[in-house]
This record gives sequence, C-alpha cells and structure tokens, in this order.
Amino acid sequence: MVSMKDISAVCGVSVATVSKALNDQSDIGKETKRRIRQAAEEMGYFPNTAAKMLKTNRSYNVGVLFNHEDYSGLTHDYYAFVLDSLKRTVEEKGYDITFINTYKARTGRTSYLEHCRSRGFDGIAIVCTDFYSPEILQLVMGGIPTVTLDHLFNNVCAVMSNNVKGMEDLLTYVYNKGHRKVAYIHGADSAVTQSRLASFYRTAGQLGLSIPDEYIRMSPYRDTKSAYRETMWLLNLKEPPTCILYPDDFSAFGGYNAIQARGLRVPDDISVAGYDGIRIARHIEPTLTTLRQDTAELGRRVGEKLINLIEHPKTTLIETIVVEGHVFEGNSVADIHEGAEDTAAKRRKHVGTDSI
Amino acid sequence: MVSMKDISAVCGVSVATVSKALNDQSDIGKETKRRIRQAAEEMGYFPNTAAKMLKTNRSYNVGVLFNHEDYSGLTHDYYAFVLDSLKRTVEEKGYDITFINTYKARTGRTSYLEHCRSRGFDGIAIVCTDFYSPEILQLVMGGIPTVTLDHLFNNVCAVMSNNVKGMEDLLTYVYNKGHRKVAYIHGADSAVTQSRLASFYRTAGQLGLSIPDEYIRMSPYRDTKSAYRETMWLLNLKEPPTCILYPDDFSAFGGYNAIQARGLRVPDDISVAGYDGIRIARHIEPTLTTLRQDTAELGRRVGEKLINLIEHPKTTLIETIVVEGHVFEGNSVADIHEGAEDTAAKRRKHVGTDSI
DNA sequence: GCGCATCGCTTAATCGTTTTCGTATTATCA
DNA sequence: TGATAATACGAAAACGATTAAGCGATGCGC
Repeated sequence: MVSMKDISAVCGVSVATVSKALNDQSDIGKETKRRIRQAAEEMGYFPNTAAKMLKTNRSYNVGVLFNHEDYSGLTHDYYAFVLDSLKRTVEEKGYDITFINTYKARTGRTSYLEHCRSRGFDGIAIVCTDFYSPEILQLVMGGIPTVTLDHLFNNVCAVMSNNVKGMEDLLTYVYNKGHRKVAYIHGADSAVTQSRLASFYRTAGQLGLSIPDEYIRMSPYRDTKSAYRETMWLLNLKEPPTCILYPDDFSAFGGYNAIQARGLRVPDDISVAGYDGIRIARHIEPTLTTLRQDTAELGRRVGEKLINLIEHPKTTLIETIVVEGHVFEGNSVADIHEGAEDTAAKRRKHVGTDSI
Repeated sequence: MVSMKDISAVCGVSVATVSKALNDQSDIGKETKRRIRQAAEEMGYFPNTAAKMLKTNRSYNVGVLFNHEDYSGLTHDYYAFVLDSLKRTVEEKGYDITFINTYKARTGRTSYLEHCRSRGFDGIAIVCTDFYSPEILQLVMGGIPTVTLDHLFNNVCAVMSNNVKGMEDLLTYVYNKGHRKVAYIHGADSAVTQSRLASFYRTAGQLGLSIPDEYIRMSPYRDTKSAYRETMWLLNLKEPPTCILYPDDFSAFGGYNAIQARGLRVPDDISVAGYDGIRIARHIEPTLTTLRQDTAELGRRVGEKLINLIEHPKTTLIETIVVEGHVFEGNSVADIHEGAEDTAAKRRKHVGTDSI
C-alpha cells in the first residue's frame, strides 16, 4: 500500500505538498504538481479512504436500508429496480452504496442509527422496511441526510410513486374500455394501499361508477394464493365484475390462474389489471395491463435528492417528490363497448372458441 | 460524536484504558471496565469505523461485484436471490456489504481493484460480471480474499451451481416422462452454457437419445423474443420435438407465447422446461417444470467461504464448492408414455378441447 | 531601496483509534 | 524484610490523510 509518504520521499517534497498536488489545490507549482501526479500514477497510489474519512468526516458512502422481516427487498422486482437505478445514480457521482443493517457480531446488536454513524454514511436512503418501527423513527431523526421511498415522515425528503394518479389513470383506462362492473382487490393496509383505495373510490365516484361493497376485497401483496381465492370469490358472485384490479402484478397472475381454472379466459371473459409493471408481465400472454411505476425515475430521484442534501444542505429543499407512472397497455383488458369489434372477439375468431 | 477521549475524561482514565475496556482486554480492572462501559453506554458512544479501520487494517466490509453492461444483476432473479442470501450470511457475522464499482467522480474512473483497496474491503465476492474482462482478472489477482460465483479462476475459491448434474437431472426427468424428441435452446456462449450443453449431449448419449442437429438452437439468456423465434423455428420442423428445454425460465415463457400463438397448448401439445426456478415460474399456469437452483445455499456458501478466507487465511482451503439444484416439477412437461392417462389428457377432458 | 503581495512549499497539529512499552501499586514468597 | 511477580493503568507513537499557519524568495510599485 503506497502512501503519500512514499510519494513524498520519491519526489523530495513534503506529504502536504503531495496531498495538495493530488487534490489539485492552487498553491502548488505546475511542474511540481505534474511530477507528483506522475509519480503517484507510476507507483500505483490510491488514497486510503479510511484516513480521508477520519480527517474530513466525509465517507462518500451512502447507506441503503432494505430490510423486510421475511424477505429482503432485493427479491422484489419493484425495489430491486429502484435500487438498481439508485445505485447507478449515486455511483456516477462518486458515492458507494452499503446496506444498512443491525447485526454486529462482535459488539451485539446495534440500532440502525448507530450502524450508520459508525460507518459515517454521508446520507441514507430508506427504500424498503417497516416504516412504523420505532428504530426507523430514531434513524430518520438522527440528523443524517435522508430520503425515503414511498413513505412520508415529518421534515424528511421523500420520493413517492403517485398512487393517487396511478389508480385514477388505471381505473379511467378500464372505464374507457367500457367496464362498469369493476372490482378491486387491494393490498394489506399501508399508506400506499390507503392512497390507492381512496383514489379508487374517488375516481369511481367521478366516473359515476357504483361499486358494491362486495367488489372490494383484500389480499396481501404478492400473495398469489390469496389472490386466487379472492378472485374465485368474485367469480362466484351473482353478478361478477367484468374487470378485476389487483394489488400488484404477482397477484394478478394469481387471478389469471383462478380465471383459467374456472375455464374462463383473460380478457375474453373477464379483464384483469395489475399494478407495478414488473418485467415478466410484458412477457406472459396475455400481457398484463398494469400501472407501470417508473422505477428508473424513482431511483434516480432518490439518489439525486440525497446527494443534493449531502452536498448542499443549506439550499436543498425538504420536499416530497412525486413520480408519475403510466398505464402499460397489455391485452388483459378487453374493450367491451356495445358492438365493439373488440380484441376479445378478434382473438376468439382467430383461435377458435371453446368453453362457456 | 462522542469519542473515547470524552469517555476517558468523564471516567478519569486514559483513552488507552477506555479502548481496552471496550475491547474487553484482560489487563483492565473489573470495576474500571464496568464503569467505562456504563459511561460509554450512557453517553451514546459508538466506535468510529474509519479510525478503527485506519489503525487495524480491517474494515468488516466486503465488496460485492454485481455489474453487467446493460443491467445490473439486481434486476435478475437468480442473482438477486443469491445476493440476498449472501447479505444475510455476512451480516450475521458482523460484516457489511458494499457494491464494488468503477466510478470516481472526483478522481476519474478507477479500476475495480483500486476501488477495493481504497475502501479497504476485507474480501470480495464476484457474483455477476463479465468474467472475461482483464479488469476482473486484475481484481482476482489483487491479493484480496475472493470468492466467485459460477466462474472458475485459477487459485480462487468458487461456488458453482452444478450445471452438469442439473442438466442431467432435467433431461433424465423429461426422458422418464416419455419424451424422445427433445430440443434444447441453449444460452449464449459462456462457461455455464458450455457445461449444460456438454451435459445435455452426454446425458442424451447415455439415455440412447439421438438428437438431430436442428434440435439444438441458441438464444441469449432471458431474451423472450428470441426464444419465441427459436420456438417457432422448432415448431416448423417437419418433425418437431415433443419437448423443448430453454436457457432459463424467462425464455421458457417466450416459448409459452410462441406455442400459444400457434394455437397449441403446454403441456398437452408440447412440453416445456426452464432453468433457474425463478419465483414467478411457480405462479403461472401451467407452472413451469424447471431446474431450480438453490440460490439460498449458493449465497450462504459464498458468504461463509469468504469469511473463512478472511478470518483464517492460512487454514482455509482454496476450493470449488458445488451446490446442487433439483428438478422442480411443475406441469409444463406432459407424461407421454404410450397409453398413459397423462395430465394432458386429464386436462383436456376437464377443460374441454378446442383448436388442433 | 523599501514595503508588500504573491507564489510555492514546509511544519505541525489533528481526526479517533490501537498497541507497545513502561511504571506504579499491590500481592506473593522465601 | 526484601526480591519478585502479577495487576492495573498511562504515555506516546502510529495508521494515512488534510489543512491552517508560517516562511523564504521573487516581483512590483513608488
């Protein structure tokens, strides 16, 4: 490990001079600077981050919180894509990403905040966790620049996918396709679920849709089995819906299965829409119509905001950034307008009809 | 940020004593140790990792290389699950995970190795990257304890999914279901592809299967469009296969689509098998029969090996660890034994038959 | 020629730890 | 009692960088 001292010895200058030359400070002669930089290059010098950190209190490292009880968000398409984009964004600016955790084999369990302070993270991004745990509250109050994803704390920057607009767009899309009997299987209770559900009701009202209570069901996120059951329940109604909205794309596939098991077809017999826009949804037939959240943009905005907070703490606004999604039009929602030569009919003609 | 100096002042001892007390060294009085630890607790002390690192040359931080040109492995189910497991494993032992990258906004681009040395990683896991780049070679030769996933370097520990056994099991499974005309769409050239392909040929030979050249096709990993085309090509053969093996599960779904577009059904008309065992494959009907790789075990073994290398460099074997997968039996492969009351027939009866 | 900036570099302190070596105190034993 | 050993603690150097302050040399205006 060649250090500045080694370079200073070789070049016959002091370490201070080396430091300044390498950091491109102004009070070093041109020629000296060149000599030093060349020597550093030749000797294979690279700065010791720990020493730099100790001295400057800057780590150029941001912590990312990404824990869930049972599974880490890594295995969740939505979060993984956001993280991927976040990673690119901060790396381009010279920051590294380290996962925040709570283990400490040698000293026993530590809190998230202690972990972050120990590591000297310049900032933290809270992407996926149980936002209601007191430890998280302690963390966001800890004074380290912080950005959260899809959750709002007082006085903390947040980047949120626009769930209100998203649900509005999705329901409106379905409405415009002629659907009047729309069921919504929503996810387990959370801030996100609340927004979507409220938006669903509001939009339904605006569109003049009347939604019977039995059309609103609950199924935990990403639980295909449960979505299957709820779908069956809806299909068994005296007056089943013509379209079902799901908490997420995974669940929508659970719906596909139930519908198929009943000998029905998507979208010919019943329409389905998901939420998220995970990759696979575009590769399975019938491709899923879903509200595609802009994960690339979400991650980018989290990263940019965080770095702004770090580098310009005074002038950076504490704000909530809202990122829009859009309806990805697959072919899981049929156009059922009166007499419409709809896709379902076209398909039926093409493939030949069977059951029902 | 309360430091040891603060504690020493409060307790009326030297910082050396504080350090020893906190590190549970033997040459400190019982009572003093208690006092110091209590004070540290009350004052909210936590060690400054940078200072510790500088002094001890240990970071308790491992670097993970996880880059691909176009997408990071994060968005890839297989790698994401491995990383998830790796993360748990090392965190339990008190290590953090930081992504290795190659940006350095302030000093220009750096090599992977420089980045690792700068950060002082105790070890590195190379999970997903272009193993043939010279920079990777430089990295693994850099003298930092290293474990690679699914790639073999000289004198470097590796954890490998058993592709030979995997393909053997999968093909044998398909054979046992009665299939004699088996096509294999393999992935783009790589060590992994080579193993699987070789194993495919060898196993076919052992089973007495003759595989016409036209049954062997190539399609890049996870490219559903390409898999679609290749599937079409196979279906257009004078004598199409009864079963198609795909490079991965994503591609298999591309196959599903082609088969469906032809008005055929999986598995009634043609059987399909994937590779990987990504989560969604178990939630789409017909559920995909696939070689499920044991991502949890793979990640765990990478983590354990790496920490052993770090903590016991002398006594830890440089070896290749092979992890077995297993055939996950979905219902995408039909039993086509002569006269078998197979699932396909059952399904046909149940659902009612249509086209073809 | 004198005062004063400017330039280019050095000295030395500092960040928060760890660790070696030394020393004062007490205990042990012949 | 005096020598020795064990115990408990402190002083100080070191890790590798940054940075404020200082200082000699040069150039410039008057």
